[in-house]
Amino acid sequence: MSVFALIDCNSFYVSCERVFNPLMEKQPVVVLSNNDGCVISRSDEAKKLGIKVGVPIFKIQDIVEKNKVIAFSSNYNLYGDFSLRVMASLTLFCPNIEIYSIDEAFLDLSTLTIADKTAFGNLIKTKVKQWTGIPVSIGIAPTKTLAKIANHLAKKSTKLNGVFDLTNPNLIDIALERTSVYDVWGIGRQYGKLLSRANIKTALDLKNADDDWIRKHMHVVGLRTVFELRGISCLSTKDAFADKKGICTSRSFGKPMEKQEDIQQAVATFVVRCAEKLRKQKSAASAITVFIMTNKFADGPKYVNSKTIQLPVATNLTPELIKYAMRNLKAIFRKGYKYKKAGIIITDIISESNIQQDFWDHIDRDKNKKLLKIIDHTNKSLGRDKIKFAAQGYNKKWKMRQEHLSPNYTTQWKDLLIV
DNA sequence: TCTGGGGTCCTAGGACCC
DNA sequence: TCTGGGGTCCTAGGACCC
Repeated sequence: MSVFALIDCNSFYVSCERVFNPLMEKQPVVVLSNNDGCVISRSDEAKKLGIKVGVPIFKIQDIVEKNKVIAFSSNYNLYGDFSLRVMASLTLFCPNIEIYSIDEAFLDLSTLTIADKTAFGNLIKTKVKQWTGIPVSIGIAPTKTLAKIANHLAKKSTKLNGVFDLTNPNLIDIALERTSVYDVWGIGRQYGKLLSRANIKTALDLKNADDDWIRKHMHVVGLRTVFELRGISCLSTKDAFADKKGICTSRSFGKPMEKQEDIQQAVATFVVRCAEKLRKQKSAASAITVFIMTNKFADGPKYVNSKTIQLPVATNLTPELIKYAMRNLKAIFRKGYKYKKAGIIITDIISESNIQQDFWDHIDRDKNKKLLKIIDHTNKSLGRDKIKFAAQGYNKKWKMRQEHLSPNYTTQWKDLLIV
């Protein structure tokens, strides 16, 4: 029988911020999205105040002030580094690991002999906290979907103390009955509504649902979820380092931008980021999309547009990609709008070693490749954008609002904590 | 004043082939 | 009543995840 453990960090971003600020342990803390827009991570104290995930911070200003809620800007350098530490710790307990997201990982325990799974979970929990400072919750079950539910219950229950072993078949139906169908992994808003209308309200109802009905309305993906609830494992462990099939870099601007020149600089910077990611996984792309949009919430004229171009030769060379992106931007840019967001999407990704040459290609790709290798290396050791492309400009007018940014305690010498 | 930024997988349907 | 029967490839759109 298969056995999976899902390890999920509790309020991950908030927990990262708290590691170096232990005085905040009992205080309500939230972390904001890019541009200090929405709440994306909350401490238990903040959850108790009724602060919902996704709510724009300016809409809850009174709650924040009245309860002295501490807010942080997103610091992905910090969270990324803590994530690496947590995942490295988990690998010591089970090498068969799937890193599912920045704060979650599945361990495939099927081949391990573990007498007491709850004790094993508690050991992991204690050691990860001791080594990294991050609190985690653990759910153990025969399938990934059940492990998710076990994890959810472990988080909610005070009795379980953060670890729940749901491999006992007698417990499964009881657990499913207490789980809303909306809380099942793979059931989002739309399917949740659909199932509710069909009087399928709990995870147990879903487990006992009619296969043909599920197949018809939710296709094979939905049926897989149902099978998983029945203890039949349909989702195997995936390779966490598989190459990405699409790469996107986009940002909202700190303030609305009107001039084409300013947006060009932002877009060029997004291309630089995309190309870096592309080269990192040793891939090349054959299509590039540029999109721009005005603020969808504000009054005033609105405009959204995008353009995709197919490249004659798949590439990961930044200068070439910038050239195509600028051409696309020029085609869709309209004067007289206040732009709020722009982005680059790179698709049709293939391996660098499989690039099909073009007989009439006039770019010296070897020379460019050598140059970019040096630039990547320099920027990696000296800091992002130490060497940058002229198209990126110098005065980052579009820069994000980040008014509550914490130091990079673990990745910058100058931010090292002094005790 | 202020509303995030990444991803994946699947299906239906159209265009085409013999 | 009957209208051939197999395929492939591509794209848009919809669902989901964190």
